[in-house]
Amino acid sequence: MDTTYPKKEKLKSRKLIDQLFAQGKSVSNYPIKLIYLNTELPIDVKIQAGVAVPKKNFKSAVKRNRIKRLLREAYRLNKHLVFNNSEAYFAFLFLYLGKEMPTYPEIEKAMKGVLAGFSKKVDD
RNA sequence: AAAGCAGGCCACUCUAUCGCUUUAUGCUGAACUUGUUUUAGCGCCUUCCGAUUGAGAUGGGUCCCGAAUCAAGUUCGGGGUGAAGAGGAAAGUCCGGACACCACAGUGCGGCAUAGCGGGUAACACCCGUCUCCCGGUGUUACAUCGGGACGGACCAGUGCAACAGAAAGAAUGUACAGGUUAUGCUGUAGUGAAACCAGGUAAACUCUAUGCGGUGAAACGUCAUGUAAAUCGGUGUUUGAGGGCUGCACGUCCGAGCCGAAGGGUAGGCGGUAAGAGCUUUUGGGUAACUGAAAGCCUAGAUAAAUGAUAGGGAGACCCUGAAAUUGUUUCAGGGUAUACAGAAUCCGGCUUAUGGCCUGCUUAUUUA
RNA sequence: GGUCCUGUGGCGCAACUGGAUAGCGCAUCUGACUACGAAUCAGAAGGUUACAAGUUCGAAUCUUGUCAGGAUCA
Repeated sequence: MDTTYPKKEKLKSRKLIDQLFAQGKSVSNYPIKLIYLNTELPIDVKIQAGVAVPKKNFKSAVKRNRIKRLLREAYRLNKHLVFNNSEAYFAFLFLYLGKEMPTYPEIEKAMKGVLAGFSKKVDD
Protein backbone atom coordinates (compact mmCIF):
# COMPACT_ATOMS: atom_id res chain seq x y z
CA MET A 1 0.00 0.00 0.00
CA ASP A 2 1.40 3.33 -1.04
CA THR A 3 1.57 5.75 1.86
CA THR A 4 4.00 8.29 0.46
CA TYR A 5 3.27 11.93 -0.31
CA PRO A 6 6.17 13.20 -2.44
CA LYS A 7 6.61 16.58 -4.04
CA LYS A 8 5.08 15.53 -7.32
CA GLU A 9 1.71 14.83 -5.72
CA LYS A 10 1.47 18.30 -4.17
CA LEU A 11 -0.74 20.86 -5.81
CA LYS A 12 1.57 23.77 -6.53
CA SER A 13 0.46 25.56 -9.68
CA ARG A 14 -1.14 28.87 -8.93
CA LYS A 15 -3.08 28.63 -12.19
CA LEU A 16 -4.60 25.28 -11.25
CA ILE A 17 -5.61 26.52 -7.83
CA ASP A 18 -7.36 29.56 -9.27
CA GLN A 19 -9.17 27.27 -11.68
CA LEU A 20 -10.10 24.97 -8.82
CA PHE A 21 -11.77 27.72 -6.85
CA ALA A 22 -13.56 28.99 -9.94
CA GLN A 23 -14.88 25.70 -11.38
CA GLY A 24 -14.33 22.99 -8.80
CA LYS A 25 -17.01 20.88 -7.13
CA SER A 26 -16.95 20.15 -3.43
CA VAL A 27 -17.69 17.49 -0.83
CA SER A 28 -18.01 18.55 2.78
CA ASN A 29 -17.70 16.62 6.03
CA TYR A 30 -17.28 19.09 8.85
CA PRO A 31 -14.72 20.37 9.60
CA ILE A 32 -13.06 19.36 6.31
CA LYS A 33 -14.19 20.48 2.88
CA LEU A 34 -12.74 18.97 -0.27
CA ILE A 35 -12.71 20.90 -3.53
CA TYR A 36 -11.93 18.77 -6.56
CA LEU A 37 -11.73 19.20 -10.30
CA ASN A 38 -11.29 16.77 -13.15
CA THR A 39 -8.54 18.34 -15.21
CA GLU A 40 -5.16 17.84 -16.87
CA LEU A 41 -2.10 17.83 -14.66
CA PRO A 42 1.35 19.05 -15.68
CA ILE A 43 3.12 15.98 -14.26
CA ASP A 44 2.18 12.35 -14.85
CA VAL A 45 0.42 11.54 -11.56
CA LYS A 46 -3.20 10.73 -10.96
CA ILE A 47 -3.98 13.18 -8.19
CA GLN A 48 -2.39 16.38 -6.96
CA ALA A 49 -3.54 17.49 -3.55
CA GLY A 50 -3.05 20.58 -1.42
CA VAL A 51 -4.23 21.75 1.98
CA ALA A 52 -5.30 25.15 3.27
CA VAL A 53 -6.27 26.71 6.58
CA PRO A 54 -7.79 30.20 6.58
CA LYS A 55 -5.75 32.87 8.28
CA LYS A 56 -8.98 34.42 9.50
CA ASN A 57 -9.74 31.52 11.83
CA PHE A 58 -6.21 30.89 13.06
CA LYS A 59 -3.93 33.87 13.49
CA SER A 60 -0.94 31.93 14.77
CA ALA A 61 1.31 30.52 12.08
CA VAL A 62 2.26 27.67 14.39
CA LYS A 63 -1.34 26.53 14.72
CA ARG A 64 -1.96 26.80 10.98
CA ASN A 65 1.13 24.71 10.32
CA ARG A 66 0.01 22.11 12.83
CA ILE A 67 -3.42 21.72 11.20
CA LYS A 68 -1.93 21.54 7.72
CA ARG A 69 0.45 18.83 8.84
CA LEU A 70 -2.40 16.85 10.35
CA LEU A 71 -4.39 17.18 7.14
CA ARG A 72 -1.45 16.04 5.03
CA GLU A 73 -0.83 13.11 7.35
CA ALA A 74 -4.45 12.00 7.19
CA TYR A 75 -4.47 12.27 3.40
CA ARG A 76 -1.20 10.37 3.12
CA LEU A 77 -2.48 7.42 5.17
CA ASN A 78 -5.90 7.27 3.54
CA LYS A 79 -5.32 8.20 -0.08
CA HIS A 80 -5.51 4.55 -1.17
CA LEU A 81 -9.27 4.88 -0.70
CA VAL A 82 -9.47 6.96 -3.89
CA PHE A 83 -6.19 6.25 -5.63
CA ASN A 84 -6.95 2.80 -7.04
CA ASN A 85 -10.47 2.98 -8.37
CA SER A 86 -10.38 6.30 -10.19
CA GLU A 87 -9.03 6.43 -13.72
CA ALA A 88 -9.32 10.15 -14.42
CA TYR A 89 -6.95 12.88 -13.24
CA PHE A 90 -7.94 15.12 -10.35
CA ALA A 91 -6.77 18.18 -8.47
CA PHE A 92 -7.67 18.22 -4.78
CA LEU A 93 -7.73 20.96 -2.18
CA PHE A 94 -8.61 20.24 1.44
CA LEU A 95 -9.93 23.18 3.46
CA TYR A 96 -10.18 23.20 7.23
CA LEU A 97 -13.30 25.12 8.18
CA GLY A 98 -13.37 24.62 11.96
CA LYS A 99 -12.41 27.27 14.45
CA GLU A 100 -11.02 24.98 17.19
CA MET A 101 -7.75 23.11 17.30
CA PRO A 102 -8.51 19.52 16.18
CA THR A 103 -6.96 16.24 17.33
CA TYR A 104 -5.64 13.65 14.93
CA PRO A 105 -8.50 11.09 15.41
CA GLU A 106 -11.05 13.83 14.57
CA ILE A 107 -9.14 14.78 11.44
CA GLU A 108 -8.73 11.17 10.31
CA LYS A 109 -12.42 10.44 10.77
CA ALA A 110 -13.43 13.51 8.79
CA MET A 111 -10.86 12.72 6.11
CA LYS A 112 -12.22 9.20 5.64
CA GLY A 113 -15.73 10.59 5.40
CA VAL A 114 -14.74 13.16 2.84
CA LEU A 115 -12.88 10.67 0.68
CA ALA A 116 -15.79 8.23 0.82
CA GLY A 117 -18.16 10.99 -0.22
CA PHE A 118 -15.89 11.85 -3.13
CA SER A 119 -15.76 8.22 -4.35
CA LYS A 120 -19.52 7.96 -4.21
CA LYS A 121 -20.04 11.14 -6.22
CA VAL A 122 -17.52 10.13 -8.86
CA ASP A 123 -19.06 6.68 -9.27
CA ASP A 124 -22.45 8.26 -9.83
C1' A B 1 11.01 30.39 52.53
C1' A B 2 8.74 35.09 50.12
C1' A B 3 8.99 39.84 47.40
C1' G B 4 11.80 43.46 44.47
C1' C B 5 16.12 44.75 41.40
C1' A B 6 20.42 43.30 38.29
C1' G B 7 23.09 39.56 35.47
C1' G B 8 23.81 34.68 33.17
C1' C B 9 22.19 29.70 31.17
C1' C B 10 18.64 26.01 28.89
C1' A B 11 14.56 25.80 25.46
C1' C B 12 12.10 18.28 27.63
C1' U B 13 14.37 13.50 26.34
C1' C B 14 14.47 8.15 24.56
C1' U B 15 12.51 3.85 21.66
C1' A B 16 9.41 1.64 17.69
C1' U B 17 6.49 2.13 13.01
C1' C B 18 5.18 5.31 8.85
C1' G B 19 6.46 9.92 6.21
C1' C B 20 8.85 15.13 4.23
C1' U B 21 13.11 18.47 2.22
C1' U B 22 18.24 18.98 0.89
C1' U B 23 22.68 16.47 -0.03
C1' A B 24 26.48 12.35 -0.84
C1' U B 25 27.15 7.60 -3.35
C1' G B 26 33.90 9.94 -5.12
C1' C B 27 39.00 11.59 -7.27
C1' U B 28 43.50 10.58 -10.32
C1' G B 29 45.71 7.13 -13.65
C1' A B 30 47.13 2.70 -16.81
C1' A B 31 45.77 -1.23 -20.14
C1' C B 32 41.88 -2.74 -23.42
C1' U B 33 38.85 -1.07 -27.82
C1' U B 34 32.91 -2.74 -29.11
C1' G B 35 33.14 -6.80 -24.66
C1' U B 36 31.91 -9.13 -20.10
C1' U B 37 35.70 -4.91 -19.15
C1' U B 38 40.61 -5.69 -16.22
C1' U B 39 43.80 -3.28 -12.76
C1' A B 40 46.98 0.46 -9.47
C1' G B 41 47.11 4.60 -5.93
C1' C B 42 44.45 8.16 -2.75
C1' G B 43 39.93 9.15 0.09
C1' C B 44 35.59 7.22 2.78
C1' C B 45 32.90 3.02 5.28
C1' U B 46 33.40 -1.70 7.68
C1' U B 47 36.33 -5.97 10.21
C1' C B 48 40.59 -7.64 13.37
C1' C B 49 44.68 -7.01 17.19
C1' G B 50 44.75 -3.74 21.54
C1' A B 51 42.66 -1.76 28.81
C1' U B 52 42.32 3.32 26.29
C1' U B 53 44.21 7.18 22.73
C1' G B 54 47.51 6.57 18.94
C1' A B 55 50.32 3.51 15.76
C1' G B 56 49.55 -1.04 12.97
C1' A B 57 47.65 -5.45 10.11
C1' U B 58 44.40 -7.88 6.88
C1' G B 59 40.13 -8.92 4.03
C1' G B 60 35.80 -6.82 2.02
C1' G B 61 32.66 -2.75 0.13
C1' U B 62 32.45 2.08 -2.72
C1' C B 63 25.71 -0.32 -5.32
C1' C B 64 21.14 -1.80 -8.40
C1' C B 65 17.36 -0.67 -12.40
C1' G B 66 15.64 2.29 -16.65
C1' A B 67 16.38 6.11 -20.55
C1' A B 68 19.70 9.28 -23.78
C1' U B 69 24.16 7.77 -26.49
C1' C B 70 27.62 3.55 -31.68
C1' A B 71 29.19 2.25 -26.70
C1' A B 72 30.86 3.27 -21.81
C1' G B 73 33.32 4.59 -16.14
C1' U B 74 29.57 10.56 -19.03
C1' U B 75 24.43 12.89 -18.37
C1' C B 76 19.26 12.47 -16.62
C1' G B 77 15.37 9.86 -13.76
C1' G B 78 13.96 6.13 -10.06
C1' G B 79 15.27 2.72 -5.96
C1' G B 80 18.56 1.31 -1.89
C1' U B 81 22.09 3.08 1.80
C1' G B 82 24.58 7.16 4.62
C1' A B 83 24.55 12.46 6.51
C1' A B 84 22.05 17.06 7.87
C1' G B 85 17.39 19.64 8.86
C1' A B 86 13.63 26.27 12.82
C1' G B 87 14.42 30.53 17.13
C1' G B 88 15.95 33.11 21.48
C1' A B 89 12.95 35.75 20.21
C1' A B 90 12.63 32.98 13.56
C1' A B 91 7.79 37.97 15.84
C1' G B 92 7.09 43.60 15.52
C1' U B 93 9.45 45.93 11.02
C1' C B 94 11.59 50.48 15.01
C1' C B 95 16.96 51.75 13.59
C1' G B 96 21.88 50.59 11.22
C1' G B 97 24.66 48.04 7.33
C1' A B 98 26.13 44.31 3.39
C1' C B 99 24.45 43.35 -1.60
C1' A B 100 21.83 44.81 -6.45
C1' C B 101 20.11 48.35 -10.00
C1' C B 102 19.33 53.47 -11.19
C1' A B 103 24.63 58.18 -14.48
C1' C B 104 30.54 55.36 -9.51
C1' A B 105 25.84 59.29 -7.46
C1' G B 106 26.13 66.34 -9.73
C1' U B 107 24.26 71.64 -7.68
C1' G B 108 20.64 74.54 -4.86
C1' C B 109 16.11 74.71 -2.02
C1' G B 110 13.08 71.60 0.70
C1' G B 111 12.86 67.18 3.91
C1' C B 112 14.50 63.58 7.68
C1' A B 113 17.54 61.95 11.76
C1' U B 114 20.91 62.61 15.96
C1' A B 115 22.14 65.98 20.44
C1' G B 116 26.74 66.70 27.76
C1' C B 117 31.97 64.68 27.06
C1' G B 118 35.19 60.55 25.49
C1' G B 119 35.66 55.73 23.36
C1' G B 120 33.97 50.95 20.58
C1' U B 121 32.12 49.43 15.76
C1' A B 122 31.30 48.13 8.84
C1' A B 123 27.47 51.36 10.77
C1' C B 124 23.66 52.95 14.17
C1' A B 125 18.80 55.93 17.52
C1' C B 126 23.16 50.30 19.71
C1' C B 127 27.14 49.21 23.44
C1' C B 128 31.04 50.83 27.19
C1' G B 129 33.21 54.56 30.42
C1' U B 130 32.54 59.23 32.65
C1' C B 131 30.34 64.29 34.17
C1' U B 132 25.73 66.75 35.59
C1' C B 133 20.71 66.36 37.31
C1' C B 134 16.68 63.34 39.44
C1' C B 135 14.79 59.04 42.51
C1' G B 136 15.64 55.30 46.43
C1' G B 137 18.74 53.00 50.55
C1' U B 138 22.71 53.59 54.41
C1' G B 139 25.71 56.74 57.56
C1' U B 140 25.06 61.91 58.32
C1' U B 141 26.39 68.98 59.71
C1' A B 142 27.64 70.27 54.82
C1' C B 143 28.48 65.73 52.48
C1' A B 144 30.11 60.62 51.40
C1' U B 145 28.88 55.90 49.42
C1' C B 146 25.77 52.03 46.92
C1' G B 147 21.84 50.93 43.27
C1' G B 148 18.65 52.74 39.38
C1' G B 149 16.91 56.43 35.70
C1' A B 150 17.41 60.73 32.07
C1' C B 151 14.94 62.72 23.59
C1' G B 152 20.95 65.94 28.82
C1' G B 153 22.95 71.59 22.66
C1' A B 154 21.04 76.94 22.21
C1' C B 155 15.24 81.39 24.38
C1' C B 156 21.58 88.49 25.42
C1' A B 157 19.57 85.76 16.59
C1' G B 158 14.34 86.38 15.52
C1' U B 159 8.97 85.01 15.87
C1' G B 160 5.26 82.91 18.92
C1' C B 161 2.76 80.93 23.48
C1' A B 162 1.29 81.14 28.94
C1' A B 163 -6.35 79.09 30.26
C1' C B 164 -8.27 80.59 35.25
C1' A B 165 -6.50 83.71 39.02
C1' G B 166 -3.82 88.26 39.42
C1' A B 167 -2.67 95.41 39.12
C1' A B 168 0.77 93.20 35.92
C1' A B 169 3.02 87.08 32.36
C1' G B 170 5.64 93.42 29.36
C1' A B 171 9.48 97.22 27.07
C1' A B 172 5.15 96.29 33.53
C1' U B 173 6.06 99.01 38.03
C1' G B 174 -0.52 99.03 40.71
C1' U B 175 -2.78 98.75 45.99
C1' A B 176 -2.09 98.48 51.38
C1' C B 177 1.41 98.87 55.33
C1' A B 178 6.37 100.04 57.03
C1' G B 179 11.15 102.53 56.12
C1' G B 180 13.25 106.77 53.71
C1' U B 181 12.67 111.76 51.36
C1' U B 182 10.64 118.79 51.69
C1' A B 183 7.90 115.84 47.75
C1' U B 184 8.27 112.23 43.70
C1' G B 185 11.52 108.55 42.36
C1' C B 186 13.38 104.54 45.82
C1' U B 187 13.71 99.96 49.53
C1' G B 188 11.15 95.85 52.13
C1' U B 189 6.70 92.85 53.10
C1' A B 190 1.75 91.05 51.62
C1' G B 191 -1.96 88.65 48.19
C1' U B 192 -2.71 85.51 42.69
C1' G B 193 -0.36 81.74 40.18
C1' A B 194 3.27 76.32 37.74
C1' A B 195 6.11 80.77 37.00
C1' A B 196 6.22 87.78 39.30
C1' C B 197 14.32 86.22 42.88
C1' C B 198 13.75 90.48 35.17
C1' A B 199 16.50 92.11 29.99
C1' G B 200 12.28 85.75 33.74
C1' G B 201 9.79 80.68 31.70
C1' U B 202 8.79 77.58 27.36
C1' A B 203 12.61 74.54 21.74
C1' A B 204 8.74 66.21 22.82
C1' A B 205 6.58 75.61 19.98
C1' C B 206 8.38 77.45 15.11
C1' U B 207 13.41 78.14 14.84
C1' C B 208 18.99 78.40 15.31
C1' U B 209 23.75 75.70 15.79
C1' A B 210 26.80 71.23 14.90
C1' U B 211 27.02 66.48 12.51
C1' G B 212 25.04 62.79 9.17
C1' C B 213 21.66 61.13 5.14
C1' G B 214 21.15 60.47 -3.24
C1' G B 215 16.73 57.06 -4.55
C1' U B 216 14.51 52.28 -4.74
C1' G B 217 14.48 47.58 -2.68
C1' A B 218 15.41 40.34 -3.34
C1' A B 219 8.39 41.34 -5.88
C1' A B 220 16.26 44.47 -6.28
C1' C B 221 18.88 42.29 -10.34
C1' G B 222 20.76 38.56 -14.20
C1' U B 223 19.41 34.55 -17.40
C1' C B 224 16.57 30.59 -19.93
C1' A B 225 11.85 28.90 -21.42
C1' U B 226 6.46 29.38 -22.71
C1' G B 227 2.91 32.47 -25.25
C1' U B 228 -0.08 36.42 -27.94
C1' A B 229 -1.70 41.00 -31.45
C1' A B 230 5.02 44.35 -34.41
C1' A B 231 -2.91 43.92 -34.69
C1' U B 232 -7.63 47.86 -33.61
C1' C B 233 -9.58 52.93 -32.05
C1' G B 234 -8.50 58.02 -29.99
C1' G B 235 -4.73 61.77 -28.51
C1' U B 236 0.29 63.66 -28.82
C1' G B 237 5.45 63.92 -30.82
C1' U B 238 10.24 63.19 -34.24
C1' U B 239 15.79 68.68 -33.90
C1' U B 240 10.23 73.98 -33.17
C1' G B 241 12.49 67.34 -28.86
C1' A B 242 7.33 63.65 -26.99
C1' G B 243 9.04 60.74 -23.30
C1' G B 244 12.61 58.54 -20.10
C1' G B 245 17.24 57.88 -16.78
C1' C B 246 12.21 55.10 -10.12
C1' U B 247 14.28 62.02 -5.60
C1' G B 248 9.00 66.83 -3.36
C1' C B 249 10.67 71.20 -6.59
C1' A B 250 14.17 73.83 -9.76
C1' C B 251 18.80 73.63 -12.45
C1' G B 252 22.47 70.91 -14.93
C1' U B 253 23.59 66.53 -17.65
C1' C B 254 22.77 61.84 -20.52
C1' C B 255 19.66 58.72 -23.70
C1' G B 256 16.35 59.70 -27.38
C1' A B 257 11.47 57.84 -31.52
C1' G B 258 8.19 56.80 -29.59
C1' C B 259 4.73 57.89 -25.54
C1' C B 260 -0.37 58.29 -23.16
C1' G B 261 -5.50 56.47 -22.91
C1' A B 262 -9.65 52.87 -24.31
C1' A B 263 -11.27 48.02 -25.13
C1' G B 264 -9.14 43.34 -25.74
C1' G B 265 -5.32 39.06 -26.10
C1' G B 266 -1.18 36.28 -23.67
C1' U B 267 2.11 34.63 -19.65
C1' A B 268 2.19 34.33 -14.42
C1' G B 269 7.33 28.64 -14.90
C1' G B 270 12.72 27.09 -14.17
C1' C B 271 17.77 28.41 -12.79
C1' G B 272 21.25 31.94 -10.69
C1' G B 273 21.37 35.82 -6.82
C1' U B 274 21.02 31.94 -2.05
C1' A B 275 23.77 29.70 2.33
C1' A B 276 31.85 30.14 4.12
C1' G B 277 29.85 34.55 6.98
C1' A B 278 31.62 42.03 9.88
C1' G B 279 30.73 33.11 11.03
C1' C B 280 31.30 29.76 15.51
C1' U B 281 34.45 27.36 19.50
C1' U B 282 38.99 27.16 22.39
C1' U B 283 43.73 29.23 23.99
C1' U B 284 46.45 33.59 24.49
C1' G B 285 48.26 39.20 24.13
C1' G B 286 46.15 44.50 24.70
C1' G B 287 42.23 47.54 27.06
C1' U B 288 38.80 49.80 33.53
C1' A B 289 35.09 48.21 29.89
C1' A B 290 32.45 47.90 25.26
C1' C B 291 35.82 45.75 22.01
C1' U B 292 40.09 44.01 19.53
C1' G B 293 45.22 41.47 17.59
C1' A B 294 47.27 36.39 16.90
C1' A B 295 47.10 30.94 16.68
C1' A B 296 44.50 26.27 16.28
C1' G B 297 40.09 23.69 15.15
C1' C B 298 35.04 23.45 12.90
C1' C B 299 31.12 23.76 8.59
C1' U B 300 26.25 24.93 10.85
C1' A B 301 18.49 24.73 7.49
C1' G B 302 17.63 26.29 2.46
C1' A B 303 11.56 25.55 1.81
C1' U B 304 8.70 28.34 -2.31
C1' A B 305 0.19 26.86 -1.70
C1' A B 306 6.08 26.92 1.41
C1' A B 307 10.11 20.73 4.25
C1' U B 308 12.01 20.05 9.59
C1' G B 309 6.26 15.82 10.87
C1' A B 310 2.38 11.94 12.67
C1' U B 311 0.97 7.88 15.91
C1' A B 312 2.00 4.61 20.16
C1' G B 313 4.79 3.56 24.62
C1' G B 314 8.34 4.81 28.55
C1' G B 315 11.54 8.39 31.51
C1' A B 316 12.65 13.43 33.81
C1' G B 317 10.41 18.11 35.34
C1' A B 318 5.98 21.37 36.62
C1' C B 319 0.91 21.93 38.51
C1' C B 320 -3.60 19.83 40.91
C1' C B 321 -6.16 16.00 44.03
C1' U B 322 -6.07 11.96 47.79
C1' G B 323 -3.60 9.21 51.76
C1' A B 324 0.48 8.47 55.49
C1' A B 325 4.60 10.45 58.74
C1' A B 326 6.86 14.78 61.44
C1' U B 327 3.70 19.02 62.07
C1' U B 328 2.54 26.45 63.33
C1' G B 329 3.60 27.59 58.37
C1' U B 330 5.47 23.63 55.67
C1' U B 331 8.48 19.34 54.18
C1' U B 332 9.10 14.08 52.68
C1' C B 333 7.08 9.52 50.59
C1' A B 334 3.24 6.72 47.76
C1' G B 335 -0.88 6.64 44.22
C1' G B 336 -3.93 9.09 40.47
C1' G B 337 -4.97 13.08 36.83
C1' U B 338 -3.39 17.06 33.21
C1' A B 339 0.43 16.45 28.88
C1' U B 340 4.28 21.09 27.87
C1' A B 341 5.47 28.44 27.93
C1' C B 342 5.98 32.14 23.89
C1' A B 343 6.15 30.82 19.23
C1' G B 344 7.61 28.71 12.63
C1' A B 345 13.34 30.54 8.86
C1' A B 346 11.74 33.11 3.51
C1' U B 347 18.44 37.50 0.74
C1' C B 348 21.93 37.86 4.85
C1' C B 349 24.12 40.23 9.22
C1' G B 350 24.51 44.03 13.94
C1' G B 351 21.10 46.08 17.51
C1' C B 352 16.37 47.70 19.85
C1' U B 353 11.39 46.51 21.41
C1' U B 354 7.65 43.13 22.64
C1' A B 355 5.72 37.78 24.09
C1' U B 356 7.11 33.72 27.32
C1' G B 357 8.31 28.36 30.75
C1' G B 358 12.24 26.89 33.98
C1' C B 359 17.12 26.98 36.51
C1' C B 360 21.45 29.48 38.75
C1' U B 361 24.26 33.74 41.00
C1' G B 362 24.58 38.54 43.61
C1' C B 363 22.29 42.68 46.42
C1' U B 364 18.18 44.78 49.45
C1' U B 365 13.77 44.25 52.66
C1' A B 366 10.73 42.40 56.83
C1' U B 367 9.36 37.50 59.24
C1' U B 368 9.91 32.29 61.10
C1' U B 369 12.91 28.02 62.69
C1' A B 370 17.63 26.11 64.48
C1' G C 1 8.74 40.04 1.77
C1' G C 2 8.06 45.63 1.66
C1' U C 3 5.20 50.37 2.37
C1' C C 4 1.27 53.49 4.34
C1' C C 5 -3.13 54.95 7.22
C1' U C 6 -6.77 54.89 11.26
C1' G C 7 -8.42 53.94 16.57
C1' U C 8 -13.23 59.25 20.92
C1' G C 9 -20.48 56.51 24.74
C1' G C 10 -23.99 50.81 21.41
C1' C C 11 -23.46 53.20 15.96
C1' G C 12 -21.88 57.48 12.86
C1' C C 13 -19.03 61.80 13.66
C1' A C 14 -17.06 66.83 16.35
C1' A C 15 -13.50 69.10 19.53
C1' C C 16 -6.40 68.92 17.15
C1' U C 17 -1.10 75.87 16.42
C1' G C 18 -1.99 71.90 24.57
C1' G C 19 -6.13 75.22 28.90
C1' A C 20 -9.54 72.16 32.61
C1' U C 21 -17.17 70.53 32.31
C1' A C 22 -14.85 65.93 25.96
C1' G C 23 -19.89 67.97 22.41
C1' C C 24 -23.80 66.58 18.37
C1' G C 25 -27.30 63.19 15.80
C1' C C 26 -29.44 58.29 15.93
C1' A C 27 -30.16 54.36 19.42
C1' U C 28 -31.23 53.09 25.13
C1' C C 29 -33.99 54.14 29.85
C1' U C 30 -37.79 57.07 32.77
C1' G C 31 -41.99 60.35 32.76
C1' A C 32 -45.92 63.15 30.10
C1' C C 33 -49.52 62.87 25.98
C1' U C 34 -53.03 58.29 24.11
C1' A C 35 -58.07 53.41 25.12
C1' C C 36 -53.13 51.26 23.22
C1' G C 37 -48.94 52.14 20.05
C1' A C 38 -46.12 55.49 16.67
C1' A C 39 -44.70 60.50 16.39
C1' U C 40 -43.89 64.63 19.71
C1' C C 41 -42.38 67.03 24.48
C1' A C 42 -39.45 66.88 29.18
C1' G C 43 -35.57 64.51 31.79
C1' A C 44 -31.70 60.79 32.71
C1' A C 45 -27.90 57.25 32.15
C1' G C 46 -23.86 55.76 29.32
C1' G C 47 -16.37 57.68 28.21
C1' U C 48 -9.69 55.05 31.92
C1' U C 49 -10.49 59.60 24.43
C1' A C 50 -7.44 51.54 22.14
C1' C C 51 -3.28 50.37 26.02
C1' A C 52 1.41 51.87 28.62
C1' A C 53 5.26 55.33 29.68
C1' G C 54 7.25 60.29 29.11
C1' U C 55 7.53 66.02 28.26
C1' U C 56 4.63 69.99 30.63
C1' C C 57 1.86 73.81 35.88
C1' G C 58 -1.73 71.17 32.70
C1' A C 59 -2.28 65.93 27.32
C1' A C 60 -8.06 63.52 23.46
C1' U C 61 -4.23 66.93 21.25
C1' C C 62 2.99 66.66 21.61
C1' U C 63 6.91 62.34 21.84
C1' U C 64 8.07 57.05 22.24
C1' G C 65 6.65 51.93 22.61
C1' U C 66 2.74 48.15 22.38
C1' C C 67 -2.19 46.19 20.66
C1' A C 68 -6.16 45.99 17.13
C1' G C 69 -8.27 47.06 12.37
C1' G C 70 -7.74 48.53 7.30
C1' A C 71 -5.37 49.82 2.55
C1' U C 72 -1.57 49.06 -1.08
C1' C C 73 2.84 47.02 -4.10
C1' A C 74 4.68 41.44 -9.41
